Amino acid sequence: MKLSKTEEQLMQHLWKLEKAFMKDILEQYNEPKPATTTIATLLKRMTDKGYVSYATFGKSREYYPLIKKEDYFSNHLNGLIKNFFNDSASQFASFFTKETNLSDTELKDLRKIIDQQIKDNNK
Amino acid sequence: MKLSKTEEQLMQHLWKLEKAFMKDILEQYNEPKPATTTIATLLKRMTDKGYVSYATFGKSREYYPLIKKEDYFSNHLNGLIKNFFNDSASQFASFFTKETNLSDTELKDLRKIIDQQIKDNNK
DNA sequence: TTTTATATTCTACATTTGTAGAGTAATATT
DNA sequence: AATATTACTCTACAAATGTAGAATATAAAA
Repeated sequence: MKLSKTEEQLMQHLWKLEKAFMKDILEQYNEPKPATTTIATLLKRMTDKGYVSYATFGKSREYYPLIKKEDYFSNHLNGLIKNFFNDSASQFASFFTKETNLSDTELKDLRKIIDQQIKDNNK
Repeated sequence: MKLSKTEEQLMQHLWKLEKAFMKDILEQYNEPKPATTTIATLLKRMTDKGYVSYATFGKSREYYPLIKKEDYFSNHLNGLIKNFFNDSASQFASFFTKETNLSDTELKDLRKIIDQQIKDNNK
């Protein structure tokens, strides 16, 4: 099952912290911070969904993500690509470079990465 | 207000058809097709949200999207990038080229696009 | 014109999501 | 030890979402 928007946000914090107690998580939020119970509810739901686990330390818990950000994102992206670009990553790529205003440096960096990729592919 | 998942799917069909009557829309769905009323509900919600409009033709309506797929997608993508890559498109690009398995040809095409972009930027 | 297929509106309802209070247990502070 | 703080569970509830039946109007087919 997928994460909802707010759950995803919480995930971001967990990915950043790697592992965190309730108070660490709360710290990550900007004013107006959500109620502790709200976070607790989200954490429980995320645990149920299989995205989060925790280690019990005395009375409280240290939460940590069960999925790597990269993996989660990969799926996400694949869904997007499938939906919007007939499952064609290259079509997406082309759209992407046109629509996102990358600076010259960024574009050159990107080209470098691509060249590297081509090289790797042929190895 | 954003579109939900199913609404987004319906949008895809509208984008593809450009304009469509109820029956054209239903045709787009695979078995098991949703009930007509389900589509009707979605269309109404989407109309309320400002994504869809229609022309009345006698008894029924020809629906059409009010937003271009590209624009809608652009926002979408920007959200993603913001969330997952600290608002850095280039960071995203790099992730993208690494994670998506583009073929050699696709990569070369992409490089071509990038070169073109660089050229355009400096014009 | 009687029957049938279609489109639309209204109503409904279960599930998911966003948010948090009340209650309780454990821990830290005075 | 008495009190305040913190984390957690349970319960709740409004809004959004997914899905569709009932009723109605209308147009198409027989």
